[in-house]
Amino acid sequence: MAERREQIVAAALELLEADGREAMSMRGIAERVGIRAPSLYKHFPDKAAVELELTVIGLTEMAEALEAAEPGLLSCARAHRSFALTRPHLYRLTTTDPLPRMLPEGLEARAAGPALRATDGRADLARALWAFAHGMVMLELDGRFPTGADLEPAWIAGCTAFQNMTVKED
Amino acid sequence: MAERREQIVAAALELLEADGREAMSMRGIAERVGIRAPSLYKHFPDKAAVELELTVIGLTEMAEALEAAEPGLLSCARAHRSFALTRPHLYRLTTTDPLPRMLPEGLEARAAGPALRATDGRADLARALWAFAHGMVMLELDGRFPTGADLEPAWIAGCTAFQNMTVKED
DNA sequence: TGGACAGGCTAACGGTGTTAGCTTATGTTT
DNA sequence: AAACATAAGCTAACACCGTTAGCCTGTCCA
Repeated sequence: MAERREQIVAAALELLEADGREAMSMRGIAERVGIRAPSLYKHFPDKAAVELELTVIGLTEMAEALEAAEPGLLSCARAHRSFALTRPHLYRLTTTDPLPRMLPEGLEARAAGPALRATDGRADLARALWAFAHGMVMLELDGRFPTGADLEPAWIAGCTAFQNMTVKED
Repeated sequence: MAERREQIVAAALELLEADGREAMSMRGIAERVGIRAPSLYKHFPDKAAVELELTVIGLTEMAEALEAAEPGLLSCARAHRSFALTRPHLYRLTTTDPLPRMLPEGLEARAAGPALRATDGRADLARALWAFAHGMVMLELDGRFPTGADLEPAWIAGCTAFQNMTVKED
């Protein structure tokens, strides 16, 4: 039972990462598992419940990636970007969803931890930094920057701006 | 002919703003115009073409909102947020799409103008600022901040950080 | 008078998430 | 051992989606 659930989540993740969110259909997931779509509902109440599992995975791995980064605001931002560009579909799903309030206890806090640390525990700065990184990544993923634009200066400018804040008002 | 096109776009916009993107179906648009869905294809090649018109509207009105803001980085950011919260579905569509490259000449540049002006013409800073504002707005729209959290300090912190950059390296 | 064409229509295709209802195997209880 | 409960599969179907094919009717121009 629990094993089937994991198979289903694994199949969904594969489809998501391979071909994006709209390729992740219930029928597609079922086929990959070797059953028919309606049988999925013996294990999950609906598709959103499957996606919630993916959100948990994405948030967890994102947190791990950020925690593995060297200390410092710029490294944290780079890790953020690197994760998002490496696994764009998972990042989008994780990040862009209505955010169901049924996440495992402390997961959100864990994912937010590195940003908080990078800003010396200042919550408002941490949120601003997170928003900056998230915005940069989303705009890049959505192709909103001029094609071929070098985004490195923008990342550095932003990180420097926030960095200055942490040393300034200490 | 052109009139019908405008009716269709108007109907699509109404549906979008009233009930969100998934409420904006071709059949729903058609019903609002008083015709059947297949007839829409006499005026637009596909749904994406209708959405492109909405993107143009959204981008234009966004630009107007930003241009109407008082000069200064914080005012610009506030105008950005205000627009997005007032018309969340339009903002999402405008902003989150693959961004077709068939926009009217100069529209993108116009929308980006205010941010550029607020950062004294520094492109990298303007992009970083834009990303910050966009990230803040998207996280808020997606309910990613703790419910009831006061976001004002985060906006001020971010804007101050970028503001400091413009006076510093002058 | 005829022809072109714009702009409506219905019917239909293949896709989506999902539900109802049936079957079958497993395992537990009497 | 017999009976029943449950888990977990199945097919058929529903209502929706974007979209296409093909038909019909009115208007306008040669």
